[in-house]
Amino acid sequence: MVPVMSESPKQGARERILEAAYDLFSRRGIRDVSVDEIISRSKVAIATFYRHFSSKDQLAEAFLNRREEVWTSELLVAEAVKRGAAPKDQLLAIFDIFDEWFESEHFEGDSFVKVLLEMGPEHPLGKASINHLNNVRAMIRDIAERAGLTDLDDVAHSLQILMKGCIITASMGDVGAGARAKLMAERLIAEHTPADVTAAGDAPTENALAE
Amino acid sequence: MVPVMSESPKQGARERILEAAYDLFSRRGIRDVSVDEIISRSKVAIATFYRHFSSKDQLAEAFLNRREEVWTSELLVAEAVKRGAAPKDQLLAIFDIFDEWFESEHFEGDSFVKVLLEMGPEHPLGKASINHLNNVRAMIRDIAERAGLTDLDDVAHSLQILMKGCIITASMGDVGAGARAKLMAERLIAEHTPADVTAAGDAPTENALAE
DNA sequence: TTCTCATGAGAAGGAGCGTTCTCTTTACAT
DNA sequence: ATGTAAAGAGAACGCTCCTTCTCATGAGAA
Repeated sequence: MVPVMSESPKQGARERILEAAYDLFSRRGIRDVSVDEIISRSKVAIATFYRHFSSKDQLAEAFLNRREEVWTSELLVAEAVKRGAAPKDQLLAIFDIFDEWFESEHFEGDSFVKVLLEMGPEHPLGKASINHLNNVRAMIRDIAERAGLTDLDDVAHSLQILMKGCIITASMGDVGAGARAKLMAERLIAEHTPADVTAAGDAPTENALAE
Repeated sequence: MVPVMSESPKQGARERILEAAYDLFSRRGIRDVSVDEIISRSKVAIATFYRHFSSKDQLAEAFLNRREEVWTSELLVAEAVKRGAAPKDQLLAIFDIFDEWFESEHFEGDSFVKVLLEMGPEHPLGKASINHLNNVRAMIRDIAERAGLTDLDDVAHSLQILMKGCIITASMGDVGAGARAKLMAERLIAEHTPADVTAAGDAPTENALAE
């Protein structure tokens, strides 16, 4: 029935649409991209488009979901975990990843923030964006918890201020935004590291059973 | 010739247009607001509109200029200077002002950031927004200079990260964003306060020649 | 009053957009 | 070969939007 389309050059229509939408939406937002542009990029007939997605907004919703999978989970969180040995280093690695992202050719800014500001917090897509942004913060909070920090909610919210702030200022041309935010993150983390009774160590009541 | 229209209930057409545009643009961005909506709000004929502004984009440009006058200069910087005795307190007062702004009924978010993300950095309005954002940072830098802080450019950029970051997260619903950013700003300022030879300093090998 | 100029009211042009519809073509399963 | 379901091509509808144009109204200056 359904043709096998792993990742061959000729993909299924739905996948081609989603890829084109990902490219265009992440760079330019939702409103600035027309359905015509998406179907011509994905080489799909207009009727085929509406057979797979009931509306442009629903495609935008699918885009936001994929954005969380691809960008938040794989490119950011998984990469940060891979780079840092200790959870604290993982949190700081986020800003290194940002720095490289800022300098790369396809720095498109924060899609969730862009869509939220574009559509407003009442629009379904704005609400969806807030949801995704909350998910990002939840993942950050998880790492902070593994790092043994105090006031987890506060730390997660504060780190998100630094993350969003440096993405915005990078969009305005601040090339040092990532490094600056990282410094502030280091101070934040130090401030929320519980005092250690034992000595020059860091974490309390060392977790003997690592991993 | 020109009728005297100070601030009476019946203002000139141009002023009425600008006021309506300020209200609508600052809350919803540029694209989401139609010319029809502006003229009906300002009770002006469509022909009158185009006699005063050659295009919607030019009105948007005038809006951004007014936004800097009214919001950045008067509501933010002047208010911060009024609240703080010492320049350092003035810098921190910014986040108190933000906090009250977040809770007020007309928290519309950062217009410059909104327009920048909406139009992109290549569009004239996006470029204008970046200009205004740079002006904001310049004003912050001035206060930091009067506070005698070190690394003025770095401090100004870092404070802007905190400002933009907490505005964004406040837009997503973080009610404590202002307080959190203020705490990080305090740490930042402390870190850039030149060591005082007279007292219990903290940093190592302090740069004696501050400023 | 008469002249002048800003404003008002509204129609219309011209373009773009999201969406629906009809008809044809392709490709695979039986 | 035949049947079936997906995909392609393209026209068209209805709507919104920015902008221009025409003509009437009103208030102040001479």
